[in-house]
Parts: sequence; structure tokens; C-alpha cells
Amino acid sequence: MHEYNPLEIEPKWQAAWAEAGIDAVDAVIGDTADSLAAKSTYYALEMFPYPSGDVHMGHVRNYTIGDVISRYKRMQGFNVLHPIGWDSFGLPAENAAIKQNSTPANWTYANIDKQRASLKRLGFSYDWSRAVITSDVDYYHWGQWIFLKLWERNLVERRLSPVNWCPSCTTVLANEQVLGDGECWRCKSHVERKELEQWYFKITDYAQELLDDLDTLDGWPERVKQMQANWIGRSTGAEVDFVLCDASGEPTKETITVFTTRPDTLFGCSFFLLAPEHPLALEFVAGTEYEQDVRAVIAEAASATAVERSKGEREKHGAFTGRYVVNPINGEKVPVWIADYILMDYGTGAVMAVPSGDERDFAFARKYNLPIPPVIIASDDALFAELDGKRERVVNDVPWTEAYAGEGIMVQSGEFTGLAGGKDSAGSEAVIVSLEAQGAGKASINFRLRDWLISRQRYWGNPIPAIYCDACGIVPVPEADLPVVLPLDVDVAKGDKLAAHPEFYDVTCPACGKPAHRETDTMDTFTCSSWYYLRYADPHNAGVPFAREVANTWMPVDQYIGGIEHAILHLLYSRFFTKALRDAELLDFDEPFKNLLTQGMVKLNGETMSKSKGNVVAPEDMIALYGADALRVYILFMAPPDKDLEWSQSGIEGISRFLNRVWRAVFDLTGEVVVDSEGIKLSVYDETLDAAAVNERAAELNRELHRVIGKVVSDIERFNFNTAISAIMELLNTIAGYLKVPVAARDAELCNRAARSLVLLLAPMAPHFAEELWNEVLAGGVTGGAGGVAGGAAGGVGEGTAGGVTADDADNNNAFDSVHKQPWPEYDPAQAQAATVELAVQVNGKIKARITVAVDASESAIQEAALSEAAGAIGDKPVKKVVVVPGKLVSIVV
RNA sequence: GCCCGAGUGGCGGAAUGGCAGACGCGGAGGUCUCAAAAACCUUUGUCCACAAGACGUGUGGGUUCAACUCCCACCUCGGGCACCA
Repeated sequence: MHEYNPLEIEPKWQAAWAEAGIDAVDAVIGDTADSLAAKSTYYALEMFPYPSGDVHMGHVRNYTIGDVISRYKRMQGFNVLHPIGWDSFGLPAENAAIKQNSTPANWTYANIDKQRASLKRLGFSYDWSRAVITSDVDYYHWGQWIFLKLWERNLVERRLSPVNWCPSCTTVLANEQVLGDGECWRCKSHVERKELEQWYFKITDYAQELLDDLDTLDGWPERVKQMQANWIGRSTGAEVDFVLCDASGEPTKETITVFTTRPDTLFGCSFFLLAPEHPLALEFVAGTEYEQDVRAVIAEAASATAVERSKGEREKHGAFTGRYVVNPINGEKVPVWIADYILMDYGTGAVMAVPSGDERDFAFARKYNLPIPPVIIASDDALFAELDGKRERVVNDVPWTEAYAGEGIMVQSGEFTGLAGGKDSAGSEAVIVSLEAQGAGKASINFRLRDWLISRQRYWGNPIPAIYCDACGIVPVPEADLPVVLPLDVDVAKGDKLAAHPEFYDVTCPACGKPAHRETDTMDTFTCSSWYYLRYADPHNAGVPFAREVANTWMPVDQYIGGIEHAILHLLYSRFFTKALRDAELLDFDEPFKNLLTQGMVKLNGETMSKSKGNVVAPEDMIALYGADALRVYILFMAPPDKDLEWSQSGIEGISRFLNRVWRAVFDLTGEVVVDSEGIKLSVYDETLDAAAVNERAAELNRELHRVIGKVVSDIERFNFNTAISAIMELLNTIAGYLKVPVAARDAELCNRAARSLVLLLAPMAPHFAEELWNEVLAGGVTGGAGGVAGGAAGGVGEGTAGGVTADDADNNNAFDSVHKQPWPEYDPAQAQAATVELAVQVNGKIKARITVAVDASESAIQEAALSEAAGAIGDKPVKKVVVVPGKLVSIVV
């Protein structure tokens, strides 16, 4: 036996696999074009890395999970696409370039080289021939092409809007890129609001479908779907048109529309609110006595930072504009105020205030002494009789001390009084019908989701293919002129930008030929990551981003794996892209990712590992100590994949020990007397075992083999890698018990099968380890060793066709018979059963005895045995009931 | 405030309503060794000197022959959203 030396065998097999092209989907060893076509496809995908530096433990975890799934599926006979690439545009490259006086490209590509080497060192089975790097012209060319397709489909728009501006990154951000407390997702600086003209993708056109199709994503975590649903934020209700009055208070022909989820409370509207940014606000008060107060509120609201706004219950400020509007439901004139809690970018920026039914309006009414007419009361409320039918308004001394926003009965609501009120209630519907009849409103749906702001005032990104012409306006770059190449001689370290490169932006208008100006903003990096999974399917296509039929073959992704932090960002954008590309007839499916696994973080001392905290455990250090396989197995073993895990150094030593034990056991199973490095014999036999004891151990091992293979299958299918590994450990423990049997008394077939199964089960998780054992000890049958266990007789379960050399071997020139080309071991649940089982006997819920019965014993026989065995505990108390749970226990109630 | 998760030994974690704590780490004792490391064996939820027994899955109730698991109420921690009309 040679020692298990991961540092020697891992690079060896990595080189051998690379040479044999074992992981490329279209060059799989032993597969012909026909056999490949006959296989089902399986697309396993992990979120590609940003090349920020070294590979860290989070990557190791993410990619190990994906690799296990890929290798397992290959052994199950699928043709597996398992690609990798880099999301390589983005701001960190610019910052690093400035810091190191380098260029973003140099920094990025150097990091990619470093990460590629690390990923290869970890033994991940990627099809490297398909690697996609988003900052390569060959890739971003097609990002521009897709941009033009979306533009053709009217999904691209340049418009003036309030935007989020990060002063530190000196660029605008999408809504999704502003964290809950108003911080930039990347640098955590406080985001400012600005009014700028920017490029948008009209993701809101798909708001309803993005929401509806969440229901079809059965393979997604509920949590992620919930987060997306909240983010999309659909509200149903009505649009109501209020008639504007002129400065003298006379109704005009103009109306102003509000959105409400509670049309049933329309009679309770006692004032009307505009957002401070609303264009009508200043128009109303210009030159009036109200102007000063209104301007003060506007100024105060504008200066409020995101932090202040996020503090929840904030003192509300407002001012009367001097104007009135007419409530269409009852013709009442109500005053128009501005209020700083009204958001310009939700609904219409104008709101009907119902202080009795809305906490915020209530607080505002109290503060400014506005009427609070009750219109909804709980059905059992005594006020009903008192209020019903009365039209007088109760002012500030209403019996209510707070707003009532729940469901109830409409009161003081004219013809609608007595109807059920609430969101989407009968009362709401009746009010909408009435409004529609008089042309003053309609049913409506509002989304919280905003369009996706995709332009960035940064250099290191995909150039937006648009040209500004004084004569023609904004003109798309013609498809034939693509790609718009990002110049590499921009020296960001010296503060250089695209906007300072005339050779980039001085162009002629494609429409009229006159001098024009190229767009110097680049696209959000999230546009690059919104379709990379499609490019993997057809990575070298030089005519289109991907061929439709090829995309249809591999997509949707069967299993996507990545961090929860993309629950809204990347995962929502990618869904949008897929739907938009489908409508552009470029592909034929609705959702990109059929199944999603969000893996937990790797922590140290309860904190996320980060360079700035200095608490990073470097994967390279662990590989140097224990090897890549031990690291892979350990990270799988520590916790279920979707939970955060706490790094512990001593645990990986345990896994290293486990692999060493397996190593020795495999040799021992061949009959070889295993010795340690100093020649001390480790194989120890128990010569006292008689034939019956040997047979019992053999039967136990056989049962355990069938049980564990079945367990590993079901655990891997559910991604419970930790329990799959536990089960393999249990198998090893049983094997260790059998290895006490002297070599001459062992069952050769059983030893062979046990060794092979052990190695095959570990192959997806510890690929080099398994490959070495397979090739050095097992391929071609177990033949080596002092005991001379004969190989080739492998029948039974263990391995379908794997009798050693596969039939395809002759057809190709690979020098080895890879364990990763073997079929997954089969198992027979019936053989996992022992002939007899021990049952616990409970008397009134307490275990009082144990009985051993045949596995197929009849219920009455079991009952009889249990009653006699537990007779002492039962005593003379009458037996009321007996429950027999086959294989488990007997419960006796006395 | 609203919406999700999660609370099990010293630690990581197991348990289609059916013997709680699998598997591993750590600890204790032992074998081997001059010694140590490695390896192997035994042991390891708590209480009790041992045994017998009792108690044990955040808390309190409930359903059930049987509850970590299901139901109700609550506590704690983590995450997301939050003036969205």
C-alpha cells in the first residue's frame, strides 16, 4: 500500500483529466456523438465569480456543491453542462487600478488567472472550453446586441427621473442596488437623490408576469420567492380623478388622479396631498401667501437624507397650498396640502387622505387640525347605530384614538353605507363601479417595482451602443457596427474617463452622417450577468449571442446554486431578461432557473470572513495541509448547504482522518496487509470468529451496502451532503468490523463490491482520492494483495456494467479508466433489510421491553410476543389498546 | 410595525408523528512506545457513588397510544421589507 498523499495525487489527476478532456460536454470520454445524443441533458450552474482577488471559502462551498451535483449526475448517465466564467466588469477594478497604478483590465485579468488556477486546484469538473469572461469583446459584443433588441422592442428608454446617486462611486444606481438603510450596495455610502436623465430597461412591463410566474418556480426556496414578491409589490385598488379648482375655488375642467387600495374609504377623504416634488405644488402657490410655507416644506424634505427617512416613524410635515379639489364620489371640496410623507415615485405622487383609515393621514390630521370623518367601523361596533345614516362630520374629538385600517362596515358613505369595507371588498368594488359610471375613476393595479436604471457613469463596463445626433436625436448603433469596443488606453489611475476620449465619442451619425457624439456611459454590470448562462450553452457562436435551438436544448438551468444576496438583484434581472428574450423570439422558455439552491455563508467566530476583519481562512492554506478533497468533503460535511456554517479547524482534521481510514480499508479489502509508514501492521484480524459469526458480519455488510447506497442517493437528491457523508462513514465503520475477519475467510465478491461502492460513493465529493484508488486498486477488478481476492466476478449490486474496463474503452485513447465515467452503484432496498428486527415495547408511552421478531412477522404474532415480554410492566392492569408499528415499536396502553 | 427563517449535549449537527442526540469534533480512560505523535480500543446528554430510576429538543398550553416534528399563545436570536397611499 502506498500512503495517501493528496498533494501528490491531486495535481496528477487534474493534469490527466485536463488532457483527456473528461469534463467537456461534447468530448466526454467514451461517448460517441450518438451515445451523447441519447443522454438526457442536465445543466448545473453556479453563480460565476467576480474576480476581486483570491478564491475564498464561500466560493469553495458554492462550487463544491455544484461539482458534486455535476459529477453525481454524470455517473447517473446525464450529459452534464457544468460551466464557469467571470463577471469581470465593475467598479472594484477601477478602484484597484487607481490604488495600484494599474489598469482595470490588467488587474481583472491577473485576478482571473489566479482564480482559474485555484478553481483547477480544487478539482472542479468545469468545461473550461466554455468559460465566459464578460469583459471580453466576444461576450460584451452580444450584450450590446441584446440591448439593441430590447430597444427595438421598446424596452429601453432614456428619460429624466429622480435617481439614486452614490457620491463615493460617482455613479447612479438601480433601486435594487440601494440597501434598506439607504446605502450603496457596493461601498455602503449614503445614497443621494438627484434628478438626472438616464437609461432604463422597462422591467415594469413584466411586473405582473414576474410576479405570477413565481408560482411556477416549485424548485425555488419560499424565502426567495417571498422576497421577490415583496419587491415587486403588487397592490390592487382604483384610480380616482379629483377635479381641480382654480385659485378662486371654482372647479375647472382639469382633474388630478390618485391611486388608492381603499376606494371604499373615499367618503372619508377630508383632504388631499401632494408629494413635495410634485410639479403642481409650486404652480399652485406661486405668488400667493402660501408660497413661503410650501417652499419651506419642500426644502426640508429635499434635505432629509435616506438615513433620516429610514428611521420609520418620522414627524410629518406639510403645508396648505390654498387650493381645493372636488371628491368625485360626493362632490365635496377638500383642501390640497403638500406632505413630506408622500412619495413622488409611487402611484401618481398625489394621494387622497383618509385620516380615519390610515395611520399616517391620521397623525397628519391631528397635527394640522384637519377633520377625521369615520367611514369604516368594525361590524360589532356600537358606533354603527349612532353613526349610520348621519352625514355630520365628527371633527377632532372622534371616539377613535387611532386610525382603523382593517375591514369592517362602511358608514357615512351615502348609498354605500352598510356594505363591507376593506381591501378588495364588496364595498370597494361598488365604489369603483360607481366611479366608472361617471367617468371619474377605474379599477387599477400598482407596482412597487421601478424600471431598472442601467446606465453608469463609469469606464470599466459595457459601452451603451447609442449615439446622440443634433439632427436625429438619440440613434442606436447599427447592428453591423457592433461591437462598440471599450478602449483599453483609458488611464483611470490618472482620473481619465470615456467622456474625455474624443477618439471614442467623436463619431458620425449612422442616420444622417453628420458629426455626432457617442454615449460615454456604460451598462450596469448586472446586465452582463443577466444572460451569461445562455452564452454558456453556445459560447463560441460568432453570429448571435446563442442559437435559439441550442439554448432550448440546455435551458432552463436544472440546478442553480449561489448566495441569497442575489435574491432580488441578479435573480430578478435574469428572469426579466429571459422573458424579454423570449418575446423577441430568441428562445422558447419562460424562466431561466428551474431549481435554485441558496447556500449559506462560511463564518469564523460568528462573523463573515473578510480581509478587512482579518479573519479569513484561505482555501490554499487548507489545501496545502489536507488537500483539496479533504477541504471539499469537510465543507459539505459541516452543515446542510443552505445554512450558514462556522469554520472549525479541528473538524477538517477529522475528515482527513476519515479519508485515510477509507484509503486503508480499500487496500485491506483487497486482502493486502496494511502497514503504516513505519511498517507497523494496521490490519488486525480476529482469529476467534467462527463461521457463523463471519457469515453474520458478511450479511451485515451486505445490508449496509444496500442501505447506504440508497441513503446517499436520497440525500444527494435533497442536497443533504452532510448526512450522505455520515452514511458513508457508517458504511466504513461496518467495513472495519468485517475487516476483522481473517483474509482467508472473507467473501471475495463482497470485499470487491464494498471497496468499489465506497470509492464510487465518494467520487463526486473527493474526486482525486476516488480516482487514485479506482485506478491503483480497483480498475479491472480487485486482484492485488496478499490475500489474492479475485476480481472480475463482480456481480450482484455494486456496479452495473463496471466490471473494470468499460466497453467504450477501446474506442478512445484515454490512458485510464476514470472513476468519474463509472455508473452510479445500484442498490436493492429489499436487501437492506435484516431477517429479524428488534422492536421497542412501550407501556403507556414508556419503553419497558424489547422483542426480536422476524421482519415479516404478522401483527398478531408481534402483539403476542410484546404482551408476554412486557407482562411484568403490565401487571394485572387491563390492556386497553395495542398499536403495532412494523419495524419500529409496539405501544401498549393499559 | 409587517413578512420570512431558526432555537436539540461542551461544539458542528441527525431524526417520512414511532426507541431524541445518527455521524463527526472535543473530552476521559486504555493499548502500542523509553517517550511522544500517529493508529487502534473503551467511554462520553443531565441528575444520582453505582444500579434502578428520574429528567431532558426555547416557554406555557393542546391534539395523539406516541410530539423535536402537528395546532394555539408567548419568549429569544437571525434575515428581509418598511411613510408604497
